Amino acid sequence: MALHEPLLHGKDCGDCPIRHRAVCARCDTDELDQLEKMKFYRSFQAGQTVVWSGDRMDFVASVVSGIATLTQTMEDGRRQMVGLLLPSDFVGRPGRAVASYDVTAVSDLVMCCFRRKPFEDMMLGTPHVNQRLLEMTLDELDAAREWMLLLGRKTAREKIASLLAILARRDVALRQRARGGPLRFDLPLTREEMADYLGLTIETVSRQISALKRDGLIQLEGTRQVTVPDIRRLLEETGDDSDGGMVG
Amino acid sequence: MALHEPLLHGKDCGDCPIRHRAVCARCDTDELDQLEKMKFYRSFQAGQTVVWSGDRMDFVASVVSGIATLTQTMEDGRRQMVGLLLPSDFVGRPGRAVASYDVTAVSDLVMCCFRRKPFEDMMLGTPHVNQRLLEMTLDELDAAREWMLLLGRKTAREKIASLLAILARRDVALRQRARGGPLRFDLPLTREEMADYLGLTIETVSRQISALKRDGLIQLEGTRQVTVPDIRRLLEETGDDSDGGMVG
DNA sequence: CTTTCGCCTTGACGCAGATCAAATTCGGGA
DNA sequence: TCCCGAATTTGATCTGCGTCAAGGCGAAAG
Repeated sequence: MALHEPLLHGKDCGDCPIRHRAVCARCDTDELDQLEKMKFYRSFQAGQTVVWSGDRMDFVASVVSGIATLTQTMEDGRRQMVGLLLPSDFVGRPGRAVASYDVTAVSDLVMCCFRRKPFEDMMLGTPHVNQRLLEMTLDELDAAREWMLLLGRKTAREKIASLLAILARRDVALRQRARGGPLRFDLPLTREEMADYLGLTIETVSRQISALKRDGLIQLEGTRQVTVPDIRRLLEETGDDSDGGMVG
Repeated sequence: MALHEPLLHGKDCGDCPIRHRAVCARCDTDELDQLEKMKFYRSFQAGQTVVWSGDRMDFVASVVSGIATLTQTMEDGRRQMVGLLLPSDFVGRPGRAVASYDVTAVSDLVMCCFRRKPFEDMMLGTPHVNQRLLEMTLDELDAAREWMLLLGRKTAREKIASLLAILARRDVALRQRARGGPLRFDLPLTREEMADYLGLTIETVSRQISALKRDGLIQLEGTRQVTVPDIRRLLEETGDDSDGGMVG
């Protein structure tokens, strides 16, 4: 019921989930009904491919739960992740019938899909969906550019620290946990996926994680659960100058 | 007069330059007059900085002529180019008052600027400007992702070949030259700028260009003018599987 | 309990590209 | 024309990360 919320609401409207639509000025019942009619859900298991690059793709979608990745692959198998899709992220491109990237479910995944053609038709008449989409795309572009700096100029250690910081930040946002104390979260990605994200090999990822552990910047329980005793010290390793909103 | 054309017209409308607006269904005289009122031109010399990251930026703009770059810089001076702005490209982000990147003129540059606030106000009422902007942003996002693959997974030689291919493609488009024959164009970037684009050092850029020359894939007159005797052979060095529309 | 199969870690070694250090060339002004 | 500073090339060397090759560990199945 609340599942196209991320698409319909911008930052201004964050406190108005769709179930309160009767009281939200930006929620037009007509549009919601239209969206309601053209939407359908699809579920995927961890590891499953949603679409292959080059496949026909007749829908656009919003991630409801779980994590997916966008990756590009070269002929010889070299792979680069170019997008990490978290709940509320948008997938697909209005006006394009063919997927440009492989979309893969990293965890169990639910997506809320809208048939592309009717969605595009509706967009013509509903400027604020359009506007919201522009806003989201600009955010993605900023993220992509941050990522380019990471890929082009950061060391392996900085790359790992940056990724951990991103995942930690996501976890903080998710749980709305108090800032400042030690931070514990699960890595949603395998070492290989981290390597594809960072433009490294599995071995280098593993070695750098071990190094951060050795240096006391993180602790590991098993292979996935990370504890960050002092987020500031980790952030110092990222090479970024800001704290990325982690320290308040 | 024809200078906000790239902003107002999508691909569908390519054959309708603004000077024919009387006959173009998508050209609304009202909007054009509005844009006309809020626009102004700014010129920059090669090397001049347009805005620094973090500066207040009260306009959005469209590149009229010349080339500009978007770059990010780390505290210790490492730099990564994250955008290459060619004529018709859009600069600035509606809804954001502060620049996220350094914008620098690489050649002499003319930009057509629109004051941000009135531009945003107008966007609310003119969905097709909004839509065009979304389209352009999605194209930029695709380009950024292509670039991420280059930065994360390509070798130095592949990076150089890819950049030359991009510049060659641009030149072909610019002059609408016949495909197939030898190709000659000027590098708009210094070796340092190429290095910042590719995530390499100046020395590696220079060495790889020398290697391509030695292997007969390119010829150089002076340091800037490149001749590509056979574009196919160059494209084979990029690591990409498609010909990128260069060979017809 | 043991086996098996992914996933992860660790070690040894090699190499692509970075770094440091000179030349050399180019382009613009006197 | 020559001169000068900046851009580029080239060489020598170094090093961070990739590659190759064993193991280790933990979860699920037998």
